[in-house]
Amino acid sequence: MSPASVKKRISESTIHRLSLYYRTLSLLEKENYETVSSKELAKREKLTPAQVRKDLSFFGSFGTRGLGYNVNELKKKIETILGINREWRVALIGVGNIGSALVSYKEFAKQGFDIVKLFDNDQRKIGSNHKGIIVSDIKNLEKEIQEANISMVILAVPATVAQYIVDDVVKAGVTAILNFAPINLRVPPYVHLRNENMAMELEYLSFAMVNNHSPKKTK
Amino acid sequence: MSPASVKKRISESTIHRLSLYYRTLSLLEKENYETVSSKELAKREKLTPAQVRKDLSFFGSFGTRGLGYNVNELKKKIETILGINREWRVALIGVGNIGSALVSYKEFAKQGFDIVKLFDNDQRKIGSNHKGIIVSDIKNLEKEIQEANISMVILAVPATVAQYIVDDVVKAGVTAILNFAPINLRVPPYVHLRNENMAMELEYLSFAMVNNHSPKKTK
DNA sequence: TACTTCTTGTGAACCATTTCACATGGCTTC
DNA sequence: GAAGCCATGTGAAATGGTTCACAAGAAGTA
Repeated sequence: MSPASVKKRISESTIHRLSLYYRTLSLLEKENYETVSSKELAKREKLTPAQVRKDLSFFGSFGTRGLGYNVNELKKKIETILGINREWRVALIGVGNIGSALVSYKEFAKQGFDIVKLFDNDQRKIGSNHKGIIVSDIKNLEKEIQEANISMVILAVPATVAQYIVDDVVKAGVTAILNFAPINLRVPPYVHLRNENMAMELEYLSFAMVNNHSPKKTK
Repeated sequence: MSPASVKKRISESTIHRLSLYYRTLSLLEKENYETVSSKELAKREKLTPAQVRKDLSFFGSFGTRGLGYNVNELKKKIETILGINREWRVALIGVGNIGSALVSYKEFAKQGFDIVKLFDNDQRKIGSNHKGIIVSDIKNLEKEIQEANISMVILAVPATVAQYIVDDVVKAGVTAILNFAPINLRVPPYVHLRNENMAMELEYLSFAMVNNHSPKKTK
């Protein structure tokens, strides 16, 4: 009834929940479930069944009345919606603490995010090997990003240099950036920027404890 | 007009924005700003001035009409609201890729989150030193957490074992958990649980690119 | 085929959050 | 001390997101 072609503004929360559904569907698949109801899916995510159905309904009708959703089929649908049914060539910039942890982060690879390039400005790191990838000199950023056909960048550099690197990365034609530096970056309107701020969630916990905020959802 | 004592349900987004304001105020302080208006604050966070004022108004009136907010004073107010004006004794469980990156993550320490204990189950890691902290055997989890007076736990272990550890941690009396494992954990209702899912933001970027979703806010 | 059971898909109702708009009050200048 | 300016704090309006409730479709049973 509401085909994917119909442009409707989808909320950020809906997309985030699709990620959750995807993860749970992968699990259900491993547990050899054939089908799953919105009720069961909701239970696992601590959401309401109506929420699950509404989220999915923005993109089409994937279920069977009386039966539920076919696990494998729904998983594939969500992969398509999220755009993770393909390979994304990703460059990771900054091979420090966070950066080197991310190189080996399995969830990225599982979902089609292939880190194929590493960059740093530290001479001691340049040339070194992380999980089979040689760290490149950030001096060659623009050229190498274009040659390697990179479309996404993960930024794990100090806040002080993040903006300069973003400017270069944008010049190189990258249009999606995941930023781990605790700073507000400026990008042109056509570039997608997301910030990952790990302190934020600890701060939320702190607030919740101090205020006896009854925990409800976990994002 | 609306003192902090009045219990009102504060939205998750408001708390997250307070974190953003806090970070920006720290920066403004370094740049020697005396005062800041909601307009300026909003500009830096890509929000509206009304949003900033409304967020703050839930907790009191901290500004001066015609002038704006005193940077240092507002920063302190937010510290108090978020509960980061004190020290939190934190244990980090799982000294793998992510775990060891987090030990050195400066933002945590800056905001009063003191990682004072490390745990792992890997004999090769137990006894080793990370940033001055000796890794403990997870076998002694409950006892050591209580002795060290830990109130928060950061969980950076594989998904397969996360639930068992959470159960132990809860038994030890911990009531705040930040989970990096890609799994839905069960905790009693009085325990605060937050999940950090780094793949989620990449998935959002992927979705945005595939759907030409015009970027608006970055969380 | 008729009946029961189950669960989807979705307008409509409800609730939460954001934005608007303006009265209020502090500060500065004359 | 009056006037002008500026930016807060906040009800009210507008927007956006979630939940309700039910019609309708599929599968199984007799």
